[in-house]
Amino acid sequence: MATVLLLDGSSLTYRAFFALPADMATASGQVTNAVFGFTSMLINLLRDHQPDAIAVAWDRPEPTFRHEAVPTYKEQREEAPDILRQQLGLVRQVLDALRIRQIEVPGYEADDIIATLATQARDRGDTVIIVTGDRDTYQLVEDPCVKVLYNRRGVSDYVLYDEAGIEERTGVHPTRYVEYAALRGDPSDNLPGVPGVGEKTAAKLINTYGGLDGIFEHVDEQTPKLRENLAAHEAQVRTNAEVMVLRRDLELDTTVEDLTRQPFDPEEVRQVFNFLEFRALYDRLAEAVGADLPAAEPTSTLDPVVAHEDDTAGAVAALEALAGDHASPLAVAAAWSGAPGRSDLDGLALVTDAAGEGAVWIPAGTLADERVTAALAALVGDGGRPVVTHHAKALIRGLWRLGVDLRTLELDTELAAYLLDPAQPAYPLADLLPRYTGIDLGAGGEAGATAAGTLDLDGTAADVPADTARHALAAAHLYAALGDALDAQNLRRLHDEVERPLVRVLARMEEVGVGVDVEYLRQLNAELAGECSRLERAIQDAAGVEFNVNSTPQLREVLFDRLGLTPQKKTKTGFSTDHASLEKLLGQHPIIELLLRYREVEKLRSTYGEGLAAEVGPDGRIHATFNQTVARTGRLSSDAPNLHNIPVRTEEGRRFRRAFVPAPGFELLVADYNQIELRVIAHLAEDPGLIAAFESGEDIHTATAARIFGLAPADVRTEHRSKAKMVSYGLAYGMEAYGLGQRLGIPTEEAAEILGAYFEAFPNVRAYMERTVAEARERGYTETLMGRRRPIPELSSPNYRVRQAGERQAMNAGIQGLAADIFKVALVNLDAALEARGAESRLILQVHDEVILEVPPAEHDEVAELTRTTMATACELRVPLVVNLSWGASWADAKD
DNA sequence: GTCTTCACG
DNA sequence: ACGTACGTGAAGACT
Repeated sequence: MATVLLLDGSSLTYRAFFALPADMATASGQVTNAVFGFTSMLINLLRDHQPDAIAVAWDRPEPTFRHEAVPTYKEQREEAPDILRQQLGLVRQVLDALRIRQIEVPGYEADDIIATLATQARDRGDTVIIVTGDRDTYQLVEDPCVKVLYNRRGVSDYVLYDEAGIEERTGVHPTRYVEYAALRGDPSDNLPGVPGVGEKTAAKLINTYGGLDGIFEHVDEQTPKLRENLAAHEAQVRTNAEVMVLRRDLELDTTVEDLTRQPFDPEEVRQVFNFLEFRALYDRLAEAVGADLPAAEPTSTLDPVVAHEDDTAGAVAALEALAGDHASPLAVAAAWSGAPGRSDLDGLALVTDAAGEGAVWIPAGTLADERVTAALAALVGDGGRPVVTHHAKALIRGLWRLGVDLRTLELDTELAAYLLDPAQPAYPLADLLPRYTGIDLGAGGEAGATAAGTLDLDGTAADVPADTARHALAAAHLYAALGDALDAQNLRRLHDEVERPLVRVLARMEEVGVGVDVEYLRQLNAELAGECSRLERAIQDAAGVEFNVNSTPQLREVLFDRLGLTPQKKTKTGFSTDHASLEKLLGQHPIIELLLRYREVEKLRSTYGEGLAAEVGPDGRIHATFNQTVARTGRLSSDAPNLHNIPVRTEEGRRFRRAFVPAPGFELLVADYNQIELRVIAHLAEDPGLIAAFESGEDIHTATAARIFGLAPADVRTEHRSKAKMVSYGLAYGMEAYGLGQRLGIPTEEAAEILGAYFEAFPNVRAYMERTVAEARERGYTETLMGRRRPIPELSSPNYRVRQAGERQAMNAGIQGLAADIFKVALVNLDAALEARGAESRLILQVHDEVILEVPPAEHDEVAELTRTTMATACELRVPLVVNLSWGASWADAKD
């Protein structure tokens, strides 16, 4: 007696897709959540049931005989999302590789195929297990031969039904299931049942009267309401019953005999699983089928043979040998004495190509020799060998310190990985290498984790030369794979023309740093510290208890328990004490005013006073890091310290900008884009009203307010303008009426009216937002004008809230992303223009849409003009890009 | 390491 | 009925 497994491929793949996050993807960007889920289910089935025969049945896209009988059949059903459909071919590949028969018949559903095969198998006396997420097959259950393994949800929540099981679940015997379902109706097939008849009533009626005929013969015995409903819907129910019966007599060119499991080609299976990056599944498959499968991947790890060049002559000879014509770029990795890019090099590893046997290691001591740096400069300076490296910005800075200017960067593996998938929290080589090449990095952690020569107290000191060489070799291996992936996703231009040249620009800004008036910062700090402690005492007096004012839990207790104030809103862990909540309590207790003031001053003191002072280097300047691979929209970020959030909105906070000063003999030039995100919206949406407003050159918020409120621009009052401004800003974030109302302090209804008026005045903006979300949902990612991608798996989440958040991200990504792209182009072009003129002026800071330069007086006019023109022409939009310039002796007093 | 709060575009 | 504006980084408290 054979065990036959019959799977409904369509329904199981559908379940798998919605059960797993759609951010699961291969290195080349192919989403695999549905294939993964289905394959995982399949392996579990093979393991748990060890079937003798197995088949997978598929629905067909064209209409079936059921559509002919009932024109509205399945009419409401949404089409499968694109990112699911893209995966069906991969599921088929998996099944083909495993030699599992797949059957589909035009005009019929997977269930009909299953019914036909199950009936044949039953007649042979086989044991049939039907695996599906579709309840229609309940009618096929028959002791002792046919059971249904029903997938309730997800990939592992199954229940196995025999006749008793079906009766327990539905209340009726499988032979009566169709009539029961016909009464109850099936919303997912768009087959309405009898109103007021749910599962319980349907089962009761069936069991009392033995079936539909009996029920309709005895409608008189029902309550008036039910009687009326039954009578009115008899035709519908009869049709339902007809349509719901599964066809057991399809003419298939496959018989049960043909479903007997066949041996598969292990190498083919390995290749398919390897392509899909299903390493763990592959191991589980091997276990489930008890077969000796070939190793999942070449188990190779990188193990370079390292030549230590500790003397000048050897190092120079080695570097000269690396120069010249080679098919592949030179791979370079650095070891650091401290933070990469911010400290000195401990040594360099160089590998000529991925196949190369040898790696060259040159320690810091040898690198210090002029003859060595000269050889290095010849190797990677202008006209030198193309270089592939990971995190080039740090390497560039390290080499500058040796007097070597790396001019031949070909590919930055970190940057490439970021462009391919900007959602990763980080891009360590140890992750990228197996992901994109299937090779393991091998022993050792990050190069330079332990400085060479450090005492090895706990026996874990890394072999720095070997680890660094491993990293160089990893970059060499990744070069081709990442390059192919960039090409496949049209990201090559973005990498080559924007991101790669930007690396040097950012490296220069980090290296130059920004001047700080340390004495001024110290005074400011002392003043703030004094006010903080005065306020702290006053708050404790007002509370009547000593507590840590910085502790949210303690403050909660004081405000809401001890003082009995009314909580305004909740956070995950308790009542909120944030600014908005405290503000609502103003006037109820004197402590509130003190707290608001304390928070303000304490923030300035700790984050900016203490924080900035701690980052001033020995040269009296701050050298922040500008991260190019962090923000998911394509923006830059800044840390250690973050120079993107220096206070500006209050006069008091703005005082910190006084501390940022030019080098002696220079002035600061601040250039920022006027309304770049709104201009980007106008361009992308092609909204005539918004474009006209920008072309007119008048104040955009006034112009917008005039159109929203139907006023002449001269009649626009401050309130109108600020409301219009808030709408415009909120727009780029997908804000709704509720949020607008909150921020404007007006009722949601009034906010909804304003929002409605906005979209009426600028109808293309709404259309753009809707188009953007729809496109992102189709493709699974958004794309900016310059091709920058951002996957948004949230868009196919079953959770409404998550999905909505995804929609807002999708709306914002194209806008913030394009603004970021434009800004990056401007930075690259501006830096190049300054260099081309041999200007002394230099970029020192950037803040999303603002760039700050140090300019010697002699270059004042020239650089102002150059900056304005370069920024304004970074990208041609349907609206002009307007640049504001201002000058000053500090960041604070840069004014026109 | 997570949570809350708050600074910026 | 539910939640409600995108993207960052830092400090401080608490687990």
